[in-house]
Amino acid sequence: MLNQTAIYAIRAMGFLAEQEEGIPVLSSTIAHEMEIPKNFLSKILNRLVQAGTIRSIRGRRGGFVLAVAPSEIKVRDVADLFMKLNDFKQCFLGLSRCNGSCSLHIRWKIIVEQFEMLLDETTVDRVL
Amino acid sequence: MLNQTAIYAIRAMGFLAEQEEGIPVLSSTIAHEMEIPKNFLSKILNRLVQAGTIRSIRGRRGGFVLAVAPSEIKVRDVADLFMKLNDFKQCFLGLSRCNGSCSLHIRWKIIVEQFEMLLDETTVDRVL
DNA sequence: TGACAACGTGATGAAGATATCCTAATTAGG
DNA sequence: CCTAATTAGGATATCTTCATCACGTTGTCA
Repeated sequence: MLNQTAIYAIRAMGFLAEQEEGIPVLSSTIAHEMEIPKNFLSKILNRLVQAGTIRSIRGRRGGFVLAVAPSEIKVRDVADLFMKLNDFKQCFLGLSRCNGSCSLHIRWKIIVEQFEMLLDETTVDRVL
Repeated sequence: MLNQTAIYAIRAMGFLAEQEEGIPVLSSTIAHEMEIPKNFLSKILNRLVQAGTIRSIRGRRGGFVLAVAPSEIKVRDVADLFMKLNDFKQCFLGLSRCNGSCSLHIRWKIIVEQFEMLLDETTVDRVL
């Protein structure tokens, strides 16, 4: 459903949300605690920095901290950086001809809506 | 959610379910009508033959026919041949430590259950 | 019986997602 | 000012999924 990269990102954000506010967390710590390949996590954190979701402190004693209160960061916002969630909204069978009339469509739509609600209503202080 | 191969397979089964019973349908016809790459479909149909879901008739005048009544074939049975649906049942975040206690878990589980019901309750005569 | 229409199948390729490696750039602290 | 700790980022490798190609096999029908 979510791709591996988005899952890693959400795990990392969940971990940061648990830490004492304002104290930089090492990427290696996040990697170890959240079971994420170290170097790969580095790229993910980078992306989150670009997006303004977290801040990085470079050099010795550096690390990462949240840029906003964790209760303000939706899981969806994080996931959106790493995948195209909108693809789920299409016809279940991906048929171009389907105008919403294929019988799987309605039930599928409801499920997708619930999934989107889950992503929208959950903030990163509530994921672990 | 479903991978492309499973989607193609379900489309193909849906098409076969619509055809007059007992008359072989060309793979090229299925490919054209259901927007599936011709050669790739060939592998998919093969797999369905192996699984006993459809029968193939070789040689001139050949093609494919359902091996069972379409109302007996669940979408899930088809999908199962091409992907591991069970993976969805795991923790939303894929954490090995998660024993079902992470807060996303409960809501996620409900969504997965609805999805599985959709797959279990829909037969291939009802997909298009 | 031979040509042609079909399915069967292994080899190969392309693309994206995931993961690793290595070196730079930065900064705290001795 | 030097060194160690740390993030930044390009290059590359690996894996999986999706797709194509080429050729083999089978069976019908003229």
